Amino acid sequence: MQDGTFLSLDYPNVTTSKRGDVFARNCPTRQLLDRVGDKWSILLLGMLGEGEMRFSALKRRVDGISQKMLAQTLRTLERDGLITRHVEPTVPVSVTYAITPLGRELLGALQWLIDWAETRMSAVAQAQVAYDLRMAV
Amino acid sequence: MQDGTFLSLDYPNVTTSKRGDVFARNCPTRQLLDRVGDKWSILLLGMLGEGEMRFSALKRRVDGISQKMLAQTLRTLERDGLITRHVEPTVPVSVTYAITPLGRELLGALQWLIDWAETRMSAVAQAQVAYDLRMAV
DNA sequence: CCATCAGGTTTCTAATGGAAACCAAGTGTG
DNA sequence: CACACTTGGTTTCCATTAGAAACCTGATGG
Repeated sequence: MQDGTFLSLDYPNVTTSKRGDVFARNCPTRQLLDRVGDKWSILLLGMLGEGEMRFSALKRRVDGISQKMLAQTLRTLERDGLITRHVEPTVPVSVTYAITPLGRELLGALQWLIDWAETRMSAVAQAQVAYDLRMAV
Repeated sequence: MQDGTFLSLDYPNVTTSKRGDVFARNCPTRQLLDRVGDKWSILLLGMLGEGEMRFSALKRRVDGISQKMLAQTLRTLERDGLITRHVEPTVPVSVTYAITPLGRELLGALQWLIDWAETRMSAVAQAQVAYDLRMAV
């Protein structure tokens, strides 16, 4: 990875940018981060990776998510083609969400992140303690 | 990935949790997402992955970051042991940030995400257009 | 004596997130 | 008939956060 390939200074009014301009506003990675860079998107995608699930089940099982953020995030994920929404006209209506192949691809890429967290977050916690001690002097 | 291993309902007052409880508040992945789940952390880590860099250089090259968020995010990353901060007592003072081995590990895991974005964000964009057309009817 | 540099911090405002209330449609209950 | 209850949301309101811009520090050159 060299300087000129991974970076760019100004990158105005571009919707498709060449590989590697990760720090410019309109590069694919920035678009991804602006969209699913939040924890609820990632957690919901992970959840639906286990199998389709209804709104209320998602709400129960993704610890701490508000109904508003759940609805909002699901709609964004659906719009992005990462999940599908299926309405069954029962009474009361039941709505099922499922991951798409595209979503599953993304989840695959996220799995490395999850694995890293599982094994290395303890090191991060340690680093925090050390930092706080240094700064408390 | 099965139901009981990846999930958990309530997970109160736990700082170390067993592998896989990705949706509980105190699992490692949630901790990671709460911390470096924001785009600035990821972008700065990616930037410093290319080599050490000074505050002003980071500000110039990470498109759109404010000075406040830059300072704030760098301090969090330093506290987490993902980057280091070195002050050279020149005049004016020059401060250099560099990635740590731990940070580089995390960056490695993030690379899969970046790669996915580079190749598949166009599919996401397409899905958006299709969704907006469906909904406009 | 003032402007300039890097590397921040402070201040103020705009946008966002979360909690809780509300809603719609249909069904069961007294 | 009136009322409560279900799911899957939306709305409202308030607290937190992000961002823009001004300010600060300390030495140095004009």
